[in-house]
Amino acid sequence: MRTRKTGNPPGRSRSVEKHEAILAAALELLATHGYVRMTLDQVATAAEVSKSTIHLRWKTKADLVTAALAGMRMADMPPPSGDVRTDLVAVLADYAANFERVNGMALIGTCLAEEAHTPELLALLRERTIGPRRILVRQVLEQARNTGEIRADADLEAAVSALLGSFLADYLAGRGGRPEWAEQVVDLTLAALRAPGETSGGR
Amino acid sequence: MRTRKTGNPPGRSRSVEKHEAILAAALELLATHGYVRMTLDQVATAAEVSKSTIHLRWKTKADLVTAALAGMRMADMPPPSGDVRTDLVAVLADYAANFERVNGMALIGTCLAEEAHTPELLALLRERTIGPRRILVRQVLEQARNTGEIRADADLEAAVSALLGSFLADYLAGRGGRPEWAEQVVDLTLAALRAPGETSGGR
Amino acid sequence: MRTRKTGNPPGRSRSVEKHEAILAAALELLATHGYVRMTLDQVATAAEVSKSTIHLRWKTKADLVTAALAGMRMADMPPPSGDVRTDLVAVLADYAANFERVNGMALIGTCLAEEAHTPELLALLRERTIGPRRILVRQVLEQARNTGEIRADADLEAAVSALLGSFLADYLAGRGGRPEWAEQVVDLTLAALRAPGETSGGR
Amino acid sequence: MRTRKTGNPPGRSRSVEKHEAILAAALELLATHGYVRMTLDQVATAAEVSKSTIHLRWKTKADLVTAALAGMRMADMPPPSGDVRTDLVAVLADYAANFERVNGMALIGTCLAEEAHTPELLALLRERTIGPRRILVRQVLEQARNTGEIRADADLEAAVSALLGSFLADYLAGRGGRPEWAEQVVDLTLAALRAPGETSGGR
DNA sequence: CATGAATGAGTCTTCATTCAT
DNA sequence: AATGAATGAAGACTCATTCAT
Repeated sequence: MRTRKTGNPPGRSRSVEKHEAILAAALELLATHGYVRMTLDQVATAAEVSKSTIHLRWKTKADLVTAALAGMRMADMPPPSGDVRTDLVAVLADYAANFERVNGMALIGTCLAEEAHTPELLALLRERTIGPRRILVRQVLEQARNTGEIRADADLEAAVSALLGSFLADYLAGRGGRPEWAEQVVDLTLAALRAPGETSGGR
Repeated sequence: MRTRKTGNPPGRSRSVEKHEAILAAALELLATHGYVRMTLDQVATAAEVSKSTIHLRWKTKADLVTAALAGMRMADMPPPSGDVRTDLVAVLADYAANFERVNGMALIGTCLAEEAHTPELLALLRERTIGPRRILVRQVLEQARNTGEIRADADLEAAVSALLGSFLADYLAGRGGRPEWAEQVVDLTLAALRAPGETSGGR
Repeated sequence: MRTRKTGNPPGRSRSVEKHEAILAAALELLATHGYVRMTLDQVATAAEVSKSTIHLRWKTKADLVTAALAGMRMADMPPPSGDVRTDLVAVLADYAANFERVNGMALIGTCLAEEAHTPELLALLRERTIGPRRILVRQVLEQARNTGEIRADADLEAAVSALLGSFLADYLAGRGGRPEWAEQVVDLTLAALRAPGETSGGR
Repeated sequence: MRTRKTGNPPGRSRSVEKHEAILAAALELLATHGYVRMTLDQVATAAEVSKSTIHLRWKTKADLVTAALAGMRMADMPPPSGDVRTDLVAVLADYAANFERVNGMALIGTCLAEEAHTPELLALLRERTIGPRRILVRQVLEQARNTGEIRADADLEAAVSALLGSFLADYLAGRGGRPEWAEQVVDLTLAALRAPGETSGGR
């Protein structure tokens, strides 16, 4: 006879390991195969679980994928130094590294492709990965603005988009994976942000 | 024995309208549904053609989609003025407009998502739309460099990536569709390209 | 930690009835329609099962048919008497009866027709039905040879082929189904096997 | 201006070469692929003709195959000697050779498999190949009976079936292609036909 | 809770046949 | 007469989801 801590629900409780194994498998397969091509069978096999076990926790495939995306975190924060350039390069390098690790481009592709059909995916991706990353970059820029290193009236959001977008554009153009990339955009952007003010308008 | 003038080929000839209707339908459905979700049935229905007619011209679904992508052209060239800023903004605005017209983001998403499975898609997209567009932007920048409006040692490719990538980053961040966008990036980038030279390194 | 008696495997277990119904339906349809014409839809309907259930157990149509053929058995063994003639006639009559029961000629036809494309079929047919039947006939002959009823140097395999082949030739010639058939070949063959020895050569 | 022999129908007349090329291609493909697997496209390609040309002459696939089968002839007659054994062996050897040449076993298989669906095929095969071959064998036996070489009351049809069927049985058992085959059955059968009379009945 | 069986809807592809040139 | 285009009807196989144990 086993004692049971009071308050626990009766019956066997859902294994947390399985739960996480499923989510991890789903995320990985989502990135490598895309939403439609990823099958629940694959997830079940990869997570060493039966298909029914998946349905026990998430009603539909979309639910599962949503949960997997929601559980995603940008892994490691880069160490904050004090120098704008150094920090920006570090953040971007980490961004690129993270991207490769999770097959981010394919993940983004899937969420974009599914936007019309399952908009939650893109929304979640924004909330969990894209947004946080933008904030990180922005914080570095704000600090630099506070120290006066860059112009006070600089359009920080535009700068963030240029910095991060540059990565995307390079990938799409087939020139992704260049290690100099981070330094080059940072230098370009910083040059703009330090330049004497004519941000809007003036030719 | 009479020789015959090499006239019309024998038999009925393929309907050009159908051909184009199929490709158009495929492209549209590709953008709205993605590669895997797009079905030949849908294409056939949209093009008012039988499924077999499609298979008569393209052996497989991948072939059809490839052909549709290959036939795609960025529509209208923006009129070349002489002013860098004006021209850049025009090119970018046109870029954005084209993107919306063909649901470009979803198209890119599909091609990215399929990269592992059907790499031709992304390759074609690069060749037909992304590449040409980069060239267009680059040409404007080169001309400006020739007239001395921007620094001679400027990294033009990086600038192109920043300009075009900014659009992508904005879209991904959920801040796409802002009309001021083009002007803002152009100003940012030009500021950098005009700034006195310290392209690499130095704070 | 409790060990569990290795009892029933988890989950629902496969319905044996369905399994057998599918195989039976497949075999029947194979004989009546031939391999290519037989459709999984027909099998599913005849077995009162969904098509997917079939695919759950056999990966492909060829697998199913192979299994059906492999599961086939020549039904009833004729009771062994001691008299060669009686026994041979009995074996052959049973052979013919079995043939009719399972539509053997069509089955053989299908397997022959598919030989180039799916050689397993003919191989299985040989192993499961043709081979065993030959052995049966041969055993009767061997016993007769042991008792000296037929010549010691008789070519038993040739005799077997003559006996069984006669059935095939008759069928092909459109003279199948004659009840006297068995007795006639047996008499013919026995006459040869009893005749004084000039097996090979001599005019 | 070309003169035209009077009485010819106007317009281009159907090419006899094409007609025959089609039939030949159909027959060959029928033997190698079977009725259902043989496609009109294959026939058209093999005969270097368009599919429509085929339909111009034969309304349906079954019609074409029927015609092809009807046009089939057993090729070369073996030279008639006077000796029973020699002649029988010759006829059988030729039979086997012909069989191999036209892939006869597969052809028979196809016709058997299609019997329920297109009985004409088997009927034609009987009429054009099986029947004539039986007659050939029978004639040799009859002559031998006339010369008294074999018993007067011998059951010739049974003998024919044993002789020809033996080939089939061997093939089915996987022991086809043995060169000694013909001599062995002939000896076996002749032994029976020469044996003192107890053809029917008696143990 | 966990598993495996069972299923219905759907997808690409093939092919005999009919049309238009 | 001859050709190639166009088509409708099928068929094998896949997959998310629901059942039964």
